[in-house]
Amino acid sequence: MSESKHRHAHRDSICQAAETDEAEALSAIFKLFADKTRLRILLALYQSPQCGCDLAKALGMTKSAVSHQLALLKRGHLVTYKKEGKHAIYRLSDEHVFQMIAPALTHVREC
Amino acid sequence: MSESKHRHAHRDSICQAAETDEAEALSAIFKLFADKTRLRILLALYQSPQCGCDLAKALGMTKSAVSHQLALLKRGHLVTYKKEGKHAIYRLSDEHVFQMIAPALTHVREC
DNA sequence: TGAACGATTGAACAACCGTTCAACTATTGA
DNA sequence: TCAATAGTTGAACGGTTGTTCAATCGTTCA
Repeated sequence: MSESKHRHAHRDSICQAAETDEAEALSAIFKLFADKTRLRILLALYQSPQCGCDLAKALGMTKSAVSHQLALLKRGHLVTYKKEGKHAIYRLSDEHVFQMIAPALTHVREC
Repeated sequence: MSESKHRHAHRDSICQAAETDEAEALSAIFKLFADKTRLRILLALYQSPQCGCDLAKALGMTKSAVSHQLALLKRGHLVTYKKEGKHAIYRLSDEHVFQMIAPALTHVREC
């Protein structure tokens, strides 16, 4: 109930987004989710904040590749990090990440 | 309240998605949203179902370019269509499209 | 029938993107 | 101090992708 009300409240807002500028900004966000590696990084950080080194091990990738992708995620404000000695501990920056992945997962599993 | 409960219920489900196969399928869905043109098509169809010809005019693109993108959206089960004479009327296939765009829009507007 | 229109398709091109590689900085601890 | 480890960066390579172009098919209506 409150879900459909919520959706209705956002309807005009979503329609406005069809205008070109906002569509560009929107697609930039989706691009960040549109890669297997970045998605696995986000999902790993969802389970627990961790350093780039552990991410690289967990995903079976080089530190360099992970670092490049983390830089993109940082720029898109999807992750934040703090330095702790040698390590840089990364974590998801907000709740939107879950809110975006959950419906996508539902869609995938229904197809 | 029920929102956070809902999210919690999906937590294990989301964590599972970190496994490589599902991450690939997930990223395939996000790729469909990760282009300005496709996003504008989806947003236009959200406002009202319409034929490829009208979409082309509304977006200032060739019929060919629109048709190529619609083919991708069809394959990803994001849109459906029915033939009506000369025209093919496209519409969004389900509610997930709104559910994916809304949180992305929130994120964009908060940055 | 034939012109006009909507739609689709495949090839080709340019632009974009993810990974690798090599070089580099910074911090730790022996 | 010096080796080892974590991390970043830029260039380069190869693969992917969005648009264009030309050709084609199907439907309408004059």
